[in-house]
Amino acid sequence: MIIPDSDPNLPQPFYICGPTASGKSSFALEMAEKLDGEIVNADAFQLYQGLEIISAAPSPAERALVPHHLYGVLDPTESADAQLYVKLATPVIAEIQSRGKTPVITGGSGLYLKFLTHGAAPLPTGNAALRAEMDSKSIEELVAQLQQLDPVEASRTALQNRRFVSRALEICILSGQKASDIRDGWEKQTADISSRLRGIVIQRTREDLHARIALRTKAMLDGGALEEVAAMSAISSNCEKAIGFREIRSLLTGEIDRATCEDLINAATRQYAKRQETWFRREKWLVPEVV
RNA sequence: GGCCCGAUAGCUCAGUCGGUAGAGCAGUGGAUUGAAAAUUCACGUGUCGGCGGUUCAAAUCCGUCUCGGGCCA
Repeated sequence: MIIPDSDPNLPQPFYICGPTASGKSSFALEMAEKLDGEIVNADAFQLYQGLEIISAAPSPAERALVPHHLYGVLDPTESADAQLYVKLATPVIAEIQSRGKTPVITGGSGLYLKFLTHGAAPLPTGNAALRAEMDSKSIEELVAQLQQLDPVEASRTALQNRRFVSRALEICILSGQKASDIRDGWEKQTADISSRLRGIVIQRTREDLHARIALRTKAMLDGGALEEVAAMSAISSNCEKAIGFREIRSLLTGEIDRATCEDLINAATRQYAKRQETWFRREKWLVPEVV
């Protein structure tokens, strides 16, 4: 994690957040020039190589203007997660600072940013074998088990959300402690960090954002997204979740037509943007940048 | 011109024997600490195409008009 003001002589990072298609990338270029900075990616899917078009990563022309970091650094067969992201980003950011430049951290992946700014709670890493075992159980079984091991955590977890229930259970099993205890401790330790961070969240009207999404989807489909998806043979299940990936696959196999594909991508993107807005609305330290 | 089918939420449609309507999708709000572009929760008033009639009561039955679609001329 990036500790703010750890060394007052170093330039402090500046964060640029906002929903997809809000114009973060071009805003980042402006800020990088103003702050004498370099851009660091904070987007879960722009991390991957070969997904540049459907993840709307900055173009080569944009990257030539200012140094860009952590774009296309992972093979699509790999599966990133928030912890890996922090591992990758921390040294890159420190290196930029050591050269006297300002890290301009730009992206829309709320959880990744949260881990970067507030750190990762000392929770055990996910275990594939255990997850497979839990996946074979019913949600009722998982809930019952969690209620037994950690009733406090169970009472504050959305018990219909399988993902959340199994993660809480996983933490208890792997750590041998109560997930609620670890989380509470972490919350106390990191309570004051937000006030020392600086960054903005780009805000647009829904109408404007939806129009921008529609334009971008069209441009993607016309600008090589089909070829990009067709070229992806080996891919992690993680990458398959990229918005547009499945839709374009269906278009390529002829299951749906172009107009349907475009509509589906637009709807999925709008829904994602809404979830991002909900997330960033809670991050009170982000100053709204109304565009 | 004649006949038939359709018209109900932004969209696609359901609606039984008449008792003033409900699904999916879209949309809106929320949750969120190692899968997060993921996962998940909540939210359903709309001239039932218009007008008239029958009836205690019409989305539902009857008449008529309008607009689609089809068939026959």
